[in-house]
Order: sequence, then C-alpha cells, then structure tokens
Amino acid sequence: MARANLTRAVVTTAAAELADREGFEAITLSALARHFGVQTASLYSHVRDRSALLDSVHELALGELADRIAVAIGGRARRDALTALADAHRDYARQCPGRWAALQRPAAASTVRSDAAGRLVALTLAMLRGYRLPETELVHATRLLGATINGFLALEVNGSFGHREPSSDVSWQRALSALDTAFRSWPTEENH
Amino acid sequence: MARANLTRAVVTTAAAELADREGFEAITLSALARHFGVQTASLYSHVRDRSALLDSVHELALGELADRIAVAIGGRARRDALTALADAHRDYARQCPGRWAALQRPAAASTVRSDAAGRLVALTLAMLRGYRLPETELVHATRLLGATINGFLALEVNGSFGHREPSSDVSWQRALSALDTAFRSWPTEENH
DNA sequence: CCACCGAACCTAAAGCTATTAGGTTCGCAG
DNA sequence: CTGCGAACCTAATAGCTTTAGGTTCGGTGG
Repeated sequence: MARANLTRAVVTTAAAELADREGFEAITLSALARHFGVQTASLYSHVRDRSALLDSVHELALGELADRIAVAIGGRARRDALTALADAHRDYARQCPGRWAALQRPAAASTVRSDAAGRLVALTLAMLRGYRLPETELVHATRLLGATINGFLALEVNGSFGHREPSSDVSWQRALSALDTAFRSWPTEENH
Repeated sequence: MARANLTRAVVTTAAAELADREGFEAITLSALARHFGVQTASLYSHVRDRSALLDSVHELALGELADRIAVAIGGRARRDALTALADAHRDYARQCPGRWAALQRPAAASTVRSDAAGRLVALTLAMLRGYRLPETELVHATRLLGATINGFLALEVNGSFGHREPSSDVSWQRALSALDTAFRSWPTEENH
C-alpha cells in the first residue's frame, strides 16, 4: 500500500469535508483513518488529539470565511456592506455546514491570535466604521452583529424555523434592517 | 444494595444537574449509572437511548425557562417586558449552563408539540404584542428576538467576549435597546 | 397467605471510540 | 551508501453505547 503522505493540513481539510458531508460530530479519527486507508494511531503523528484537530478545522473555516467576506464587502458601505458581510456568513453556513459548526465551539488560544481571526475582526470593524459610531461603542456593535448573525444561522441550521411559511429569507431581511437601523441610530453614551 | 427506584423523570433531572456541573457533553449513561449505583444497561429501562435522554433534558429546560419568563414579564410591557424576558433567558443560561446548552440542540418532534414549548411561544408572543406589530410580522420579530438572545448568550457562554473590558453587561444593554428600537419602528410591508 | 407478574435491576458481550507506547520502513541529505 | 527523521504500523488500555437475556423485588388478586 503506497503511503498516503499525510500532513496536518491534508487531515484538516479531509476533516472539514467529512463534517460538511456528515455533520461536525462525525469528525472522528477512526473515520479519517478509514478514509486515508491508514491506521487510526498513525494520525497522531500529524494531530495532537481530536480536540486539536477540531481547532484546526475551526481556524481553517475562519480563514475561508474571512476570504469570502473580504471579497463580498469590497467597494460597499453601510447597509450594502452589512448585507454583504451577513450574506457571506449565511452562504458559508449553508454551503459548508460542518465547517460553520466548527466555528461555534470556543476558539483555541492560538486561533484567537491567528491571522485568520485578525482578518475577520479587521473586516468587521471596517464595515462598522462606515456607520461612524463612537470608538468605544464599536465593541458593543461588533458583539450585537455577531450575536444576531450567528444566532439566526444557528436557529436556521438546526431547523428551529421549521421550513414553515413565511420563508426565513424574509426574516433575514428584517434582521438586517434591524441591525442597519441600530447602527445608524446608535445611542450615544449620554442618552443611555 | 437497596433499589434506586429510578424513573425517567429522576434520570432526566440527574442528567440536567450533571450537565450544569460538568457540561452538556458530560451527560453520559455511564456517569449517571455510577451516580445511582446501578449498571449502565439498567438505565435503558427508563430511557430509550442517550439521544432520547438529551431530548428529555431539553424539554425539562424548556419548561423551567417558560416558568421563569412567566414570572418575569408579569405586569410589564414593551421594553420592560422585553428586558424581563431577555434577562430571564440570560439568568437561566448562567445559573444552569448545562440545561441551557440542551436547548441549543434541535428540538425533538415531541418537544415541539410539548406543553412547555407552547407556553414559551405564547409568552414570547404576548410580550411582542405590546409593540403592536402587524400580525404577519410577528413571526419575523420572534425569530429576530430568538436569534439575538440565543446568539448573544452563546457567544457569552463560550467565552467569545473574552472577559475583556468593556463588560458584556453593557453590550447586553445595547442589544436590548436595539431590539426595542427595532420593535418600536418595525418596517411596514410597504416601506420595504 | 401466597403465587404470580411486571417493573427494576443484573451479567455478558459486541462494537464503537480515543489515546499511548514502542517498533518498522521509506526516502532523501550528507 | 549510511543514517536519520518522518510516516506509518502493531498492540494494548480504557471508556462509551447498545442489545440480549436472565434474576429479584414488591405489590396485587385469588
């Protein structure tokens, strides 16, 4: 049997594909070993343990998402940029549900310091700066944005909207409108 | 050894306590069996399988949350009621993190039809009706509300806010303000 | 009073999974 | 062409879920 010549990156990618195909919980060293035609224990040469592998998928997804967002918000501002950023998140969650699920677990310390995380934060801040919020409010706006987008997608992905009428697309539009309004009329520190 | 005289309810409660203490993933038939001084296989008399047990915890949590919300929003309206409902969610997530985590997984079909789920929906709608939205918009408002609350708490619980300054309490206030504004000035179907 | 019946519990076993320890082989640099 | 490191292997431990089938307890009807 020819050697598979695995690397950490190859294993991570395969794990991501497996997750997209069969769900995040399906990421298993056994399944990956089967996929590569290799013994399970061999994977430990490339990956510290299962948890570290999941962290790798997390970071991979973070980078891919940042790439998509960078493309999406280019040349846009305000509501257009907000919509582009949010839709990039939503498209990613739909097209790569397993990778997206990896983003829901707490980020590893190394991931927080990663290039991918930095880019995502920078892009989000760039979008928000179009709304000219007070500098001290940017962090609150970022948190609201992340909460709304991730919260909506989490409910949508796990079927809480139940494929029921009206379509969740309309709800999504309403959510984006609400965010746009919130950012446009953000309260100053005096008036609460 | 005296019999434990288990029931489905007793096992579910123990599972919930275990989850609050050691995390949702720690809900294990083995651990529960140890806790009751019983063989693992014996639990299968009371619970179809692990997945059904997690569904039971989900429904338990749903009922407890509905109880808290009912008390919290009594006699309040508009922003007061919104704040009470949201804070009830947040307090629950903090005091019972394991039970709250159980709510993040997709609801079982039987749970969707449960009394607890019905009460929670009714309470949420009652709160929203204070804002006098068009009837057809209630579902969108409900989705936005759920997305924002759950999304915020998910980020808060898994440490995405990093215990960093400024405190997430302020961000929470901003989020509630944004929701209140959104509900007060909800777009009609004409103006988008 | 007692036989019995169902619920509560048990033992045994199979089949996953992660993880560690230590040994083998391949390919390339010196 | 030697040797070294990376890639891979075998073997073993340990924990989890689930199924199959057997045992015992406590209350209920005869």
